[in-house]
Amino acid sequence: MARRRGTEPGPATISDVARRVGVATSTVSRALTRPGRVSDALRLRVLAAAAELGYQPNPQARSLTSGRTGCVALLVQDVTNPYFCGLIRGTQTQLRSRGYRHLLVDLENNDEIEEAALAELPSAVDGMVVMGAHVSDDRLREVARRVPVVVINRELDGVPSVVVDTPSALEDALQYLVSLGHRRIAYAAGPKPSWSSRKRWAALQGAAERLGVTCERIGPFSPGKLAGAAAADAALHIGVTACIFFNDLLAIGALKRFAERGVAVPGDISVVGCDDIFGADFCNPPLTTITAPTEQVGRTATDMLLARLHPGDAETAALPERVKLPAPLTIRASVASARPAQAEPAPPRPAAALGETVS
Amino acid sequence: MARRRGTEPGPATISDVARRVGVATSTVSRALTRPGRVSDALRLRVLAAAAELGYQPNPQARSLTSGRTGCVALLVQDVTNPYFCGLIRGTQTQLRSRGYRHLLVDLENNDEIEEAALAELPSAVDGMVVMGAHVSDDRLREVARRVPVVVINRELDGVPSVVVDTPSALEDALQYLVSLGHRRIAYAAGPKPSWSSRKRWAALQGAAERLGVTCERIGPFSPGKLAGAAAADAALHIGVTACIFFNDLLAIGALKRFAERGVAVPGDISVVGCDDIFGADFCNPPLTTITAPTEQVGRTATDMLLARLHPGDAETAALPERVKLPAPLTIRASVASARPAQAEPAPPRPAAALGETVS
DNA sequence: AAATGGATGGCAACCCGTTGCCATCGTTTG
DNA sequence: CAAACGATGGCAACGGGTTGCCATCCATTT
Repeated sequence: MARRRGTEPGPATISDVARRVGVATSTVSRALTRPGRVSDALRLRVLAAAAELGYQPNPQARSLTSGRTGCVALLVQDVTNPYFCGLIRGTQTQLRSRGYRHLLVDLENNDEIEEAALAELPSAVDGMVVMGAHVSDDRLREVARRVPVVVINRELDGVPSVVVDTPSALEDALQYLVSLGHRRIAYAAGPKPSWSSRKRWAALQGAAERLGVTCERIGPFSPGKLAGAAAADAALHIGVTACIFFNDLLAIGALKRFAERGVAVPGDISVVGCDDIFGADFCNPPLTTITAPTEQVGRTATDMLLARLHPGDAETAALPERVKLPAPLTIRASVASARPAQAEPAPPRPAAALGETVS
Repeated sequence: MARRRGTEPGPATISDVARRVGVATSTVSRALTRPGRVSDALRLRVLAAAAELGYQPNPQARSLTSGRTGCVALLVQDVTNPYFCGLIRGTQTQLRSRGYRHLLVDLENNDEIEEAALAELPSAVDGMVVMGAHVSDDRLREVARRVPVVVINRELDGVPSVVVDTPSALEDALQYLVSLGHRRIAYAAGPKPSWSSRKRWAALQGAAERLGVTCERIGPFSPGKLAGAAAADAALHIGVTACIFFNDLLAIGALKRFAERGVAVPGDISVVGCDDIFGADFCNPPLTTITAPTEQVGRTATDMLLARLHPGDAETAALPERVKLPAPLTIRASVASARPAQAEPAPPRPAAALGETVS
C-alpha cells in the first residue's frame, strides 16, 4: 500500500486539517458535518484551514462508516430510446440539488444485464429508481428490501411507484377516433412482459367495448423503429382504419413503412402513438400521441426516493406511495376522419417514392 | 453508529465468512482476490462459505484501501439532446464489460454546473470522459492532472481526445452543394465557446475559398430546436440558397420555421445538418447531414480511458493519444439543385469548373 | 457556596477490506 | 542430517472519516 511520504502527496486528509488547526480529527469531522456541535469560532478556523489545504472529504471513507454512498442509480431499459432523455434529466436535476451523484445503468433491453444490475447495485448505492421490463414483481420486491427503490411505470405492492396515466389518455384517444368515424381499430402491442403495454391494452379493450367498436391487438412488437414496419404491415393486413401504437418509436417506424407502401397517413389510415418522444412533433406527418411528462416522472420518482432516504425532511415529506401522472392527448396531423365505408380493406397502392408526402 | 446486534442484520462481511471457515479475514481476502496465494482446498472452502452467506464485498471498503472506486464519470452537455444517447450507450457498454460503474453527469448546458462537476468528481471516480463546452483548455488540463481524463470533440495538448471529423465531411458537403449550383451558402454557427463549431466554420471557410463561393456565417445560435427558427430567419434574410447548420437540432428547428413561412425545402433552400441525430432520417424532408458515429465515439473514448487506468493491459494497449473518427456525409432529401438564375447576380463561374469537383 | 447542566472537544473504537511482514511447516537439496 | 526454501496462513497496521462516550470548563440556579 502506498504509504505517506514525508512531503504530502495525494489530496489533503482530515488529519492534515486537524494538525493544522491543532485539534483532533473528530473535531474537524464535526465542524464539517455537525454544524452546532462545535463553537462557531472553531468551526470557522477549521473551515479556513480546510480551504487553505484544498481539503475535500474522501467520499469512499465517508461512506464506509456512514453506510451511505451518496449515489443513486437510475436503471433504464435502453438509453438509445429518446423516451429516456427526459427521465434522466428529471432524475439528474433532483439528485444534484440534493447533493447526490447519479449512477446510470443502461439495461440494453437485456434481461441478464437487468438481473446483474439488480443484484450488484444495492451494495453500491443508497437507492434506485428502476424502469426495467424484464424483472418480475417478486424479484423487484426482494431487491426493494435490500435498498430503497422507486419503480417507474409499474405498480406493485410494497414498492413506491410513479406511473404515467397513459391508459386513461388512450381511452380519450379511442373516443376521439370513434368520433371521427373509425370503427375498426388496431392496437400494436409492446413487448410481452411490459406492464405498461398490458395496462394500455386493458384500457383500450374496456373503452372499445363501451364505445361499441372493435379494437384488435396485433403484436407483440419490440419497441423500436424497425418493428414499426412489421406493425404497419400487420395493421394493413387486418384492414383497420386506425392504429394505436404501443409507443412513438413503433409509430414512427410504421409511418415510414406506410409511406413506402404508398398508404397515406392520415388519408388511408390514422396513426396514434404513445409518449410524445423527441421527433414526434416533426415526423411526417406529425404524430398524434399521448404526451408523457417524462421529466416530471424522473423528478417525482427521485423525490419519493429521497423522501425515503431522509425521513423527516420537510421538503419531501408526505409524498404518497403511488403517484399517477396525467398524460394529455396531443393532437397533431396523423389522425383524420375515417374514409367512407369500404367493402374491402384498402389494397396497398403502388409504391411511392420514399419520403414522398401523400396527402 | 449501528453496532452489530447479536443476530446478523445487514449483509455478510468478510469476517462473517472468516468465522464460518475458521480462518483469518486476511486469508479470506486473499482467497478471493489473490488466486494462487492460498491452497486450492482452502480457497474452495472459502468460496463455498461466501456463497452460502451470500457474501458480497463492500465496494466502499474495497475502494478505501485500493484507492480505486470502480466508477467512471461521463460528463455531457445536455442529456436532453438525443445526440448524447449514442455516446452514453457506447460508454456504458465498454464500462460494463470491464466491470466499471457509470456515473452520468448532465451539465445542463450550464457553466457553473460544469465547473462544480469538474471540481468535485475527481475524488469520487477513477476517470472521466468529458464533453463540456464551457470549461477552458487550461482548467481541463488541471483537472486531468488529478484524474485520468479523455475529452470528446476538443483537442488540447496533454489530454487524450476523441473527435469526430465533421470538418472534413463539411468540406465534402460544401462541394456537393456547389456541384448542385449553390453559390451563396450560409453557416449557422453553434455557441461561441464551442470548439467544434469553430473547427467546422474554419473548414467551411477554407473550402469556400478553394471552391470560389461565398460562405457567410450567421449566429451564434444555441444548439436547440428553438434557435433553429432564428437561424432560419437569418438565412432567409441574407438570401442564401443553402444553409449548413451547426447541428441537426438547429436544422430541424429551421425546417419547421421554413415550413411555417412557406419556404420550400429543398425547393427554395437546401438544408444540411450535422450529427445525424435521432429524427434526422424521418423529419420532413429527411435531412442531409453528417453522420457522427456517436456510439463509437463513446466506446473509443472509454477504451482510451481504461487503457490509462490499466497500463499494460493487452486488450487496450497501444491506443494513440488522439483519435479522429471519420463522419460520412449522409445524403437525404433536404438538398436539391439551386434554383435557376435569381435576381441575385451569381458570379459567372462556368459550369465546367463544377463538373470537376463532383465526386 | 455547592449543585446542576449545557457547551465543547478529545479518545478510541469502528466501518470493511487489503497487504507488509512474520511464523510455521513440510519438502527439497547439498 | 542440516540448511535452505517455497507454500501457506495469521497478525496487525493501515485507508480516511464518523460517532458513542467521557472529561472539562464555565455559567446558571438554588
